Amino acid sequence: MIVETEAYAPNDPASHSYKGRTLSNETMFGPPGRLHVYRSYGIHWCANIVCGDDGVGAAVLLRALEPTRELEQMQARRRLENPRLLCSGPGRLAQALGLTGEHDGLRLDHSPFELSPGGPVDVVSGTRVGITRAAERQWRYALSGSSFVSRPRPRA
DNA sequence: GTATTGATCTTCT
DNA sequence: GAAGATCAATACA
Repeated sequence: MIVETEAYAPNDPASHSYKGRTLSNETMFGPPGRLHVYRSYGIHWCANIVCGDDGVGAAVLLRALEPTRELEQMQARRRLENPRLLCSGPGRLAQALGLTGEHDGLRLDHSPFELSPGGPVDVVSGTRVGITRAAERQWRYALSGSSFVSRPRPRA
């Protein structure tokens, strides 16, 4: 279950799409409904859902999941015992799901992916994490009270 | 509890 | 040559 995301828009200095298309952010420019995976700090993979139309360059970064099934698979991939840490962060999440650059550009409405709507939830917004530009935009969204978000209690 | 640091790749200056 | 949408172990208070 997705418990935390961040928005990245076109004309957003913090977005990878801000300074034009490159080889690795190409899929951010659409079409929407696909997965964008990029390498972070040389050693991690981070997963986005592309949500802008063709040529726009907008996406939602998946920051944290609450693992509800396949726990053993995730642990096997991550070699980490604490289930709290399994998916609480973009790099962890991608590793737990086995996402790599190979999955960049794949459609989320086709196997092996499956997205389902959840019930109504309480969402709080806060400042985005780990960026230096446009950091004041409150574009981070998390489930209120969830203990699986990557940082405790985003400021509402 | 907060602070520091190594791992290591792509793009930008 | 440096910074970046990071993680986790280690060091210190």
